[in-house]
Amino acid sequence: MSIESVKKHILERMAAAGRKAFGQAPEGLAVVFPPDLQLGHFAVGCFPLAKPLRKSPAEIARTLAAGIAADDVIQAVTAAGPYINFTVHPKILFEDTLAEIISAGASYGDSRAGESRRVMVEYLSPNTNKPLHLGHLRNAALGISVARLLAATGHRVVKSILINDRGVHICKSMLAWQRFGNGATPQSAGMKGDHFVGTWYVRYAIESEKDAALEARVQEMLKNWEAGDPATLGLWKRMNQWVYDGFAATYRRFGMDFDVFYYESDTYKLGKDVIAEGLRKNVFATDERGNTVYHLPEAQFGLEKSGAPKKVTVLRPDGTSLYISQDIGTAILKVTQHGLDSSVYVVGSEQEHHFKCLFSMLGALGYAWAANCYHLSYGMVYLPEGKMKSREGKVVDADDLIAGMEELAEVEIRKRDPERRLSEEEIKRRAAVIGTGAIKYYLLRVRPAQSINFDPAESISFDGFTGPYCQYAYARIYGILEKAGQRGLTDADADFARLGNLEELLLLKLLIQFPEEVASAVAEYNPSRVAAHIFNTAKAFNQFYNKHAVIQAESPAGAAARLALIKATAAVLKRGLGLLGVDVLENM
RNA sequence: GCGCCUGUAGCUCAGCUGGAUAGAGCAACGGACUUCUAAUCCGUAGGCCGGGGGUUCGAAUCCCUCCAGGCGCGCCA
Repeated sequence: MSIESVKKHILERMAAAGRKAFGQAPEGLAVVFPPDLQLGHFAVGCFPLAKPLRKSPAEIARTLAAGIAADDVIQAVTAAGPYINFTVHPKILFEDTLAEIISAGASYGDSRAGESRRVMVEYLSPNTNKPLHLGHLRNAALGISVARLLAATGHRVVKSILINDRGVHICKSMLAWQRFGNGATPQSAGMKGDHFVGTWYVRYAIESEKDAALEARVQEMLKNWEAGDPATLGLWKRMNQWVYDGFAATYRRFGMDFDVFYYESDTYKLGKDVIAEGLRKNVFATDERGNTVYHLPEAQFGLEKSGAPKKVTVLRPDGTSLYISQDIGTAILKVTQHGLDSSVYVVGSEQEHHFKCLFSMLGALGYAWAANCYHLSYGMVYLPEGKMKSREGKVVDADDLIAGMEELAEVEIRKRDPERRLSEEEIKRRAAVIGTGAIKYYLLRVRPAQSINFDPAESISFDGFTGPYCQYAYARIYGILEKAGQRGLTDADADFARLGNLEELLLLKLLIQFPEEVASAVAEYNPSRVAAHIFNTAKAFNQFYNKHAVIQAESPAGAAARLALIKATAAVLKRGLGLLGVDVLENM
């Protein structure tokens, strides 16, 4: 019997009791889990009946509870204040639910809620003048997870990246390399390409302090680039390729992947046609200074102090474009190229206003899909000393952080392998799964809107509310299943009537709730829902593990039932972590 | 000045579409490995849920207001 059927059965019995006691069937009741499973397996609050029956919820609960007798589903009924608590026969509770989870396996919790709608998730948007930093990793972790969550709920997902590969900041590293590089390459310097280029960006900052004339040289270089000067373009391509080679390694290491790469050098001229058309249709206007502007609707944006509408410039008087003009063009390009129903932009909260303006304009231009666009805004990552802003020089380098975490994981792995049975390759593989998993989990366990105070000591911990903790629970289950297999034990012939202790009930409850949490996470674009739920599930398993034997259960039929329970738990842990972009290990 | 976000245990955070005694992790202290991996578990201690009003049978949750911090507010990205 499925949980839904059990709930339905409870409501039917409530209805029957209500008709008998009050002459009417109760309406609007919901079956929920009690806060403490010792109270019962399911509960119904009688609040909605108080008004129509003009009695207190507690009195109604007492009357109804007295009118419901035990049957082959319900074992016991008790009134507790305004609630009626139901205890259900364990066999009914566990049997079909565990069978369903085990048979669904990797797809448990999935749904078709997205109705195959096509959605693009854009994330990362790096600059090609320096390596990725911790802030990018938060962005990536969110993008990876949200893409997976959307796919799991029946959306067709296209992952994209917008690379800021042009502009003055790019020219700065180019100029510094040209002047001071003496033909050095990442190979000759023995550096990853993005780090190598980053050193020249830093070098520019140092040199320009001493020589104010460099600024003019950079502007000149930018002009040459825009004019298509072959030498400048050659240098630009060469240095960007170094960066891309470096980025590719980081993408791979962190599990980022993209179906579509957009380059600002391709997209920065987009939008002008649409803006011109919008001007004809009076979506845009020309202001007194010659700017093409968009008047922000008062209803959403309010007015200036003067009472004039707020506005945003979409084109300069000389016709050159701005960030938002390109974004208009790129948004439309995305939709036309990929037949999108919606777009998700994973971008920091400092750009909230920008995206509100962008979506408003797209709507005003007549694109119905604008209403489905979503800015997945996330808070800053702060360092103990201050903000994660590369301009201020204080950053945590992404590659360094990943390497550091993997090294720590490696130390722990070696500690657990005193007899040196593991190959170096296997140690590295495990270290990578644990290290990157720890980072992703650390970045995803809080709500996107919440800023993160990056505490180096806490972030490297593998204890408590962490990825490795969850991975460890999975590995433990795998160990038991493996040993059970060796002894010829399976979850067949399970007697589910033997389950039902508090630890087993809590575990089952969490397994049942997993699909709801996935649905909430998608609805809120909030992977932390899944992170928290998976942690709770791992913890519930560890509590169960410490108190009850599986293979050495009281009876073979009981062992089989517990095997089914932990098998289902493993499926949920793996799926949940997978939705966070975190892999699992069979052995840790 | 205006808008958005944040304020919950010593620290970091859940809970925010209103419901049973406000939860977790870390840190502190005390325990548990001859038995499926101790990267684990158990226990103790720790809260005017920023302040004040209001709505409600019921508020950390909704409304108003004040305080504190962050981000942003056309011709940067």
